[in-house]
Parts: sequence; structure tokens; C-alpha cells
Amino acid sequence: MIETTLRRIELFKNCKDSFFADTAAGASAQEYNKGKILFLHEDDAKHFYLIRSGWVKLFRETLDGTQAVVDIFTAGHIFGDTAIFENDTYPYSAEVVENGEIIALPLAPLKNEIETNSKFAYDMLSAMAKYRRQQDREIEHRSIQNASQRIGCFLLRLTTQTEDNGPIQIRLPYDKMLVASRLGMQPETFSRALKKLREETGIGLNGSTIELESLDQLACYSCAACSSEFPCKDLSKKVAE
Amino acid sequence: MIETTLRRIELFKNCKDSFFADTAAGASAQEYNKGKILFLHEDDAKHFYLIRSGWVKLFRETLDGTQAVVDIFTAGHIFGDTAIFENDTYPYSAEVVENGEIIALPLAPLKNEIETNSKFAYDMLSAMAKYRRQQDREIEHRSIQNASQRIGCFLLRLTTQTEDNGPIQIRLPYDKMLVASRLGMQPETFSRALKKLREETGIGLNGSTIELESLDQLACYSCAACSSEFPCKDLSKKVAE
DNA sequence: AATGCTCCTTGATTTTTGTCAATTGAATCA
DNA sequence: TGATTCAATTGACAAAAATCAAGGAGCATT
Repeated sequence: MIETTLRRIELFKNCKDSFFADTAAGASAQEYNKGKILFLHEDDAKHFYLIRSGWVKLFRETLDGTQAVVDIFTAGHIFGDTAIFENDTYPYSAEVVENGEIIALPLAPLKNEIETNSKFAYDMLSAMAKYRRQQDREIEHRSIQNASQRIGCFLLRLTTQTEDNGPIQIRLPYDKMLVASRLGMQPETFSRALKKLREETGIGLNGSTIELESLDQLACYSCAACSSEFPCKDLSKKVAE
Repeated sequence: MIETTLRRIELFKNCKDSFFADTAAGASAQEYNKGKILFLHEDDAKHFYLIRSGWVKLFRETLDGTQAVVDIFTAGHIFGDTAIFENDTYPYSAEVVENGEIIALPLAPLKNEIETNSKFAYDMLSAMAKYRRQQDREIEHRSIQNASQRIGCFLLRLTTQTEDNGPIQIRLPYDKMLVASRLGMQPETFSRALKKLREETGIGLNGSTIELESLDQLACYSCAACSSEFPCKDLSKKVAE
């Protein structure tokens, strides 16, 4: 059944049968609880990971313990794969932040498939390029958006962003503290900025649920301070994945 | 001679003869002056670029004209190549910021080489992964380093970071205004933060020249607020490139 | 019901950075 | 040489975010 899961991953659409066989053979799925550290920055890498459910935080920390969140991923996402290009060490630490099932997969067949299947190599490059643009956007937003606008953008990106424009309910996928760290701000700043976002856009707040009359309500506010226009192109394909 | 230049590029070390021939055939080298816009964000992409000399700024801007600098590159660097993965449109604008010679190269042979030469595809992936880590670091630094520390890190990364630790002279490669924008801060903030860096580390300042007694002088100050230890690993290979 | 726990919020204050305005300084050019 | 231009600095002030400290809300455990 792991092989079935693998075959459903968009990124692997052009992979050969041997890849699925070899990868599934060395795979192990496991349930993890919140708080579990999967690996640490600079650890020897033998596996990469596929999330089946739950949420995983990728982060790095300085000697004095200050933490920087690289990204937070959920079902369908792969991480730890870039260790291939880092002398087989992980470029970040990974921690489970919402209980879930995670599959560990061997790196060797992945590396082999890249080296021998140029279609797959091309797909990997596409995925990397896409992620790279997301990081560009992230850097951009940290310098030209304020805290409230970044929250608005984060919320918009949680939706599927269809063109139709009715009322929408959004639920924060994890703790507010985590959202704050994901957005590179302190929890206190997040709390105040969310309140400010409500005052300035009229969205409804209720715990971790946010109510929008329309997507425009947030888009006007947040996307004004972004170099791309509203329906974020990199997300439009999300449904298909 | 363009072909000779291409063959010297580290990234192309595994490319086939046909790639060099086709690419050189469609290439055109040109001198550009400061201020020249090479292409704009979302423009149709037919070429990617190789810098022979000078400096090029990659950036994006919002509707109201606010600009976010993606990166600033010099001799040996390639840009515009990721347009391949963005439906042949550029994901940023490019402007010459220091006079120099830039070679325009056709995208088609590059795309073809990726699709047919898996060794090269692997090299491209390595390069992408490396750049991705640099971006991770960038994002990290914007949230945990202050303006002075970011400047210190920027200066350190201008050096070759050899282990030996004698006095060093660093010259800013371009305008202070540009350095400021590259680091995501205002020119005024840069000016003050540089002065603060001098007060707190004792470096020597003279126009665009900075004098260090040793690399440690800056490393202690800046790298304390970074998740990697001092001699930045991603730079150590720079000499070999 | 009481206890402890963690997340979240709020207030008061400081630090950091941005903004606006004025001035200095260096390079260019007629 | 003086005029012009633009980069760079500086001062005064405003805005944004971080920090420190104190509560409160919700939840699980006992």
C-alpha cells in the first residue's frame, strides 16, 4: 500500500517501476506524536520523508537556542530529500507538530532515479524552481509587508483561491504560536496583528476560525504589498496535486 | 570564444558538445551600462544570461512601485534560466547596476540538455539546492539578525573565508544604497548600522573600504546569530568554481 | 471542584527600523 | 571655477515589532 501512496504523488508521475519497488521495499510508515524530533540539522541522512497526515515543522537553531522556522508541511509533502545534494546530511531539523503518520523512504533509490531518469530529474527541477519562487516571495514579504498583511496573505494561501467570491471559513491548521513562528514574528505580535487585521478588513474571528465575506476582503489588504496579483499563480494548481 | 567561456562554467562541466555548439550559435555578448533593464518580471523569456563582468540586480516590484531585491550577481553567474520552469516567463526583473559585459544565451538548448542529459540535470539540481539553502539562510537572517549583524555577515561572505586569520581589506562591490536594498533595509538604516558595527567590533571604515584585523572580529559578532558556524560551508568551494 | 498546564491575550516599555527633512561630500560637466 | 547631481550621512521623529510581566481561557488530570 505504500507503493500505491507513492504512485499517487504528483512529483513521482514519471518515475519507473523499479523506483517504486525499491523505494517501497526500504520504506517504513509510522505514527508520531506532537513533539517527536525526526532528525536534526547536520544529521547523517539515510531517508527522506513523506507526510501522510499531521504537520511537520522544519527549522534551524543558533547556538543560543533561537529558532528559525524554515517551513511547516502537511499531507502529501516530501522533505529531507535535498540531503542528497548536501553530502547526505540534513540541511535543517524536523519536528512533528501535529500527530500524524509519516513514511520514511530510502534516499538511495531517489538519487538513482534522478541520475538515470531525466524526465524525473526535470520534474524535480520544476518542483525545486517552484519552491524557490515561494522562498523569493517569503523574503519579499518579510521586507515589504507588515505583520497584519503577512497574516492576511497566509490565510489567503490556506484557501484554494477559486475565482468565485462568496463567504469562506478558514481554520488555522495549527497553534497560533506556530503560525507566528512560521511568519517570523513573536506570538504577542501575531495576536495584536490579527486583531488589527480584523479592525482594518472586517473579517470575523473566533478562536482558530476566521470568517471571510469574500476573498477580496483580504486580498485588497495583503496583496497590495506584494509583487504578484491576487490569485497566486503558484497555488492555482494545488487542487490538481 | 563564447563557447570557450561556456566550457569554463562549472555548472556546464557535464554538458555535451552539441549543447555548447547550439548555445554558442544562438548567443550574443553585449556591453551594458548601469541602469539598463535586461528584462521585466513576467516578460516572455527566450534567453537566459551569463555575466562576464559588472553586476546585475534581480528584483520585483509591487503596483505602488516598492521594490524588493531578489539578489545581486556578478561575473560567472547565470540568471533567467528558471524561466524554463515558469512557462517561459521571467520570475523577476533584471537591471544592470555596474557596467559590464553580459551574454544572452538561448533557452531552448538548455532545456533540451536538461531533458536529455541526466548528469547535467543532476548538476542543475545541485545548483538549485545550493541556492535554496542560501535563501533559507537569508530568511533566517532577516528574522534573527539585526541590521548590523546582517551587514557583518554580508562582509564576511565577500571574502574567501580562508582559515588563516590575518588582517583583511574588503571593498564594497557596489553602492551602499544597493547593499542596503540587497540586505532589505533603508539606506539610512544601513548607514547607522554600519557605524554601530564599527563601534561594536572595532573594524576600520573608509568610504567603501572596510579593514578587518581578522575574520573573527566580524564572525564573533554576526555568526552568533546564525544557525551555521563560521566558515560558511556553502562558500568554501567558491575558489574552485 | 481544584490543580496544573499550556496557549493566548493584554498592558507597559524598550528596541529597532522606517520616514521625513536637511546637510555634507564627492564626482561630473559645461 | 562654479553649477549640478546624486550618494551618503545625520538629526528629529514616528511606526513597528520585540520584550517583559501579568492575567485569563481552555483543557486534562487528579
